[in-house]
Amino acid sequence: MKIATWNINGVKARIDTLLAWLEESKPDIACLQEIKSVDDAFPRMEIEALGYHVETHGQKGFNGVAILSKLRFDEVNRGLPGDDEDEQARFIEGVFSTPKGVLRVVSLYLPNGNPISEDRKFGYKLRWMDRLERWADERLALEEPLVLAGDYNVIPEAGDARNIDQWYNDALFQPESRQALRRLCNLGFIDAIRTTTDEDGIYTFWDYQAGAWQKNNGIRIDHLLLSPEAANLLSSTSVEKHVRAWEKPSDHVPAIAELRID
DNA sequence: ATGGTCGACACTCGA
Repeated sequence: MKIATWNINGVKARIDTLLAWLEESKPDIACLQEIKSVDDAFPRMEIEALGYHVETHGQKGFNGVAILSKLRFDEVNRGLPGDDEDEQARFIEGVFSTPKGVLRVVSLYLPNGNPISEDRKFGYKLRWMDRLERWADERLALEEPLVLAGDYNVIPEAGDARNIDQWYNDALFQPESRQALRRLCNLGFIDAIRTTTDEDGIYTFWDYQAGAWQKNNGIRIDHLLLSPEAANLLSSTSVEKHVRAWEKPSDHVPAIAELRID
């Protein structure tokens, strides 16, 4: 069971790239972020033609998440609980039946949080992370395989950036952001991609600006957090870095966890 | 030190 997460940075601008990637990588479940589309405008037909079920939680202009799955959805939940005023589309959960029992997969797009001087940005990020921690704690009590996949907009450690010096004043590497991610992990999740190795570093995002890709000036901010029951099924992880070199690339690349589920 | 690049959308914001 191949589970992928990819911030696609606009599904309408990226549909050809998305279809090419689905045909090449063949994930069983793909979590997308930043679809930047309302549900009605999501290009579902082309994706369904490749054998995927499609569930979206979109909004106009920005944000928006989706899950594509070769398995039928038993249940879909949209929106992160804990704040009825929050209108931003950043969270969707799918529930599936597998030969190993139930599987829960979340596609999440955690707030960027910049600039850190603005409460409506950085404060919102930290409050969102607090809500995520509370939600995850409840779900862990179910003791089921659960994958929290997405763009977390948090650099866990200094080694998760090529040039950490340029991130010290950024919301992605603030002590509060990193601590909130650690608190979430310490509930009992494992950061699947963390175990991946590459002599050039493991990054999932390279900015479009200043030749970041050409200089391999990347950061690791897309994560798959696995509950203990999911971690026990983990067989391999990878980051599909080559996708960043394609025509009209997203600034993120797919990150993958494979679970031993037939 | 500065500006550099994208996508969506509507003359600017979010990243």
